[in-house]
Amino acid sequence: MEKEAAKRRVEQLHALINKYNYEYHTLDDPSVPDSEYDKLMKELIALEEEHPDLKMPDSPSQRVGGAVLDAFQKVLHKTPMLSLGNAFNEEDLRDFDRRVRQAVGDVEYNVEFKIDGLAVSLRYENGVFVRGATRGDGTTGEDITENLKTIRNIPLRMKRDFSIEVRGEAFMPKRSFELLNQARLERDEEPFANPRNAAAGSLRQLDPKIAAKRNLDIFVYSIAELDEMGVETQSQGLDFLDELGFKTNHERKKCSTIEEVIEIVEELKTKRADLPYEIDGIVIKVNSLDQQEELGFTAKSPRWAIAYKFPAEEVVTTLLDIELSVGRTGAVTPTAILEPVKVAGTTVQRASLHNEDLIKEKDIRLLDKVVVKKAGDIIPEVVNVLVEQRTGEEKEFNMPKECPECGSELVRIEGEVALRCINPECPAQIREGLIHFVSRNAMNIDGLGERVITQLFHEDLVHNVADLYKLTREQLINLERMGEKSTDNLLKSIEKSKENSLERLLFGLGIRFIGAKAAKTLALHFETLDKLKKATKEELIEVDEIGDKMADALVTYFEKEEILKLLDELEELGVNTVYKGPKKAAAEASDSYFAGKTIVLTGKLSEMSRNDAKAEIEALGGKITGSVSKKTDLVIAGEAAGSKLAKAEELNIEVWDEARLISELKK
DNA sequence: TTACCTCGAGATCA
DNA sequence: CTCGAGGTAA
Repeated sequence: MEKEAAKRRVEQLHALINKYNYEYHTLDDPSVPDSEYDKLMKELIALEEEHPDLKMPDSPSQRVGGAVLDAFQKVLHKTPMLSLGNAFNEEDLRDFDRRVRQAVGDVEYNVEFKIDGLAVSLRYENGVFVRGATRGDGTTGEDITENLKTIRNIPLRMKRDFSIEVRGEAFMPKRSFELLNQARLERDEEPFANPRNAAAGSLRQLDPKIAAKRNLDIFVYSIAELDEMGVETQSQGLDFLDELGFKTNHERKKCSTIEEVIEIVEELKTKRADLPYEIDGIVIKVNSLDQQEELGFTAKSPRWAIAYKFPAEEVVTTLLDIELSVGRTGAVTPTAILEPVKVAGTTVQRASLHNEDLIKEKDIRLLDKVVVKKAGDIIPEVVNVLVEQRTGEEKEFNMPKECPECGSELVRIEGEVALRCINPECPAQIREGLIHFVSRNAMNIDGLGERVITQLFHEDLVHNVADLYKLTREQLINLERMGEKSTDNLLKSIEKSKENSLERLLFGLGIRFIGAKAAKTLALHFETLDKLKKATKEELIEVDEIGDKMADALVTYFEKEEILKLLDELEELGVNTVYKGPKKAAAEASDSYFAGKTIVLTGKLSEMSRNDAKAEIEALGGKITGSVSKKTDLVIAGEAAGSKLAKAEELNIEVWDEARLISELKK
């Protein structure tokens, strides 16, 4: 076909296919038979093959699955993808309502289904879908764009040319799940355990053609930058998403009191079994975006929303045994070994019993019939014992007096529930310590998992973390299941870990009370391991967020002769001991007006987005916090600022409008 | 805690 | 081809 004609036809095909697709999948109201759709799609693919330059990034042909990837890339979320707080009963809902009303006064709620799938974010640039990602740890997820493109309800081009990030829940409808498993059984393949796992598995395929065949679906529920879209409430936001061509869930209701919310929750609950997709709860959101903003966030979730979780399924099984394991800190933890049983879509055979007290309190005995559920639908838990079903065969369980790994006496430190092995030479502790050292948030040494560490330890090749850096190619290649490739990869990642910034090393050392967060704080403050080693308790306590306990633990740790020797050894082996992250640097030293000040943003900004304002102020050394207190130095009030402005006036805190902020930022 | 995908190792067969 | 480790998700 001649070029110009081909181009026109391709454009026409885009429009037609997109229209039919939208009608079929999003509106559920097709105007042409499937065969027509298939015919057009075939024609489009053929044309694109003939004229590759006509293949647009938003071409509907991508629905059938693009190129095979060799790995998923990391994606940084523009705004973090947080999880929601949970409510398990009416009481929790009323508490939530009380907290909300205390902070912002009268509210309206929007009640929505909580779809049981995987959270994804979808990035659009100038109206075109450019990147889709999993939630990951909330900050960084995986790029699954190609797989998401195969979901027909995700518009490849929105109806308006915005650049936005929307959030939604990808899932597999119950019907698709059943058909898929039926087909798998016929092909003698293992069926998937439940629709959620099937959906997650499909989206983690490197070949998008497989994902394309899985009939996934999505409900979209938010835009990260809603306030910049002229939308004022969550429910308007959902309508707006509909207008943009997304599929939202239409089972949603606005409520003005918590009693009404509870009523709606009860009503929605009854629909659960009849829905064509699985839900694991109901989400209640403060409807007004201004009020949402005012409520803000805790460290891990928004204060303006809560997820009502359905009561967890409970199942009876037999407790076969209690297994003991010794952790990195020497704590001995009992784990229940259960007769395998299906709970909430998966098979459960182990459940942590946490400590001796819990076993005593619930009077758990070996061979007891126990009730098991999955707390938060993930972690298995022994709820209680069916005492009335005892046969007399059951045996009481007593924690051992000696460490199951090294035989030394276990102690129970006052005020603690855990029994501890305090032998510093205990092999279990050393092994666990090594595993922790190489783990992802610590030194992040790829290819060095639990199994390899255990082998190295047993082969007497590694006794402490410094030994890891002395391993040779010959030693590694002779291990079980280690070939050329694995060995080279491992050596490379060990080498790479030498360059890690100080906080990773600090966290990896496993000093008591020093988690990832404290390690970062210390690294940032002291900058070198040397300075930290020499810090006195007083100096440590002075650091923000480092308290008495952490300071003591650090001092005790760095007093030990063998520890100092180990650290010197690491340094000699080439392990970096200085902080490499972004410096608080420029910020605090900056002579900007904002430097060192604690600032609160409230109300709607019109010229710049809240995120940009935050970033710019922080770059100049200001600290943005969520609520006004007497520690606040300055409040920036946009339009329609609410209680935070009132509070600022009450406390006599300086208040600026947006114009003043912008002029100061320009300096 | 379990399920799923991907990879490399090593066994087995050609 | 099967196994198991490692990573990720809820």
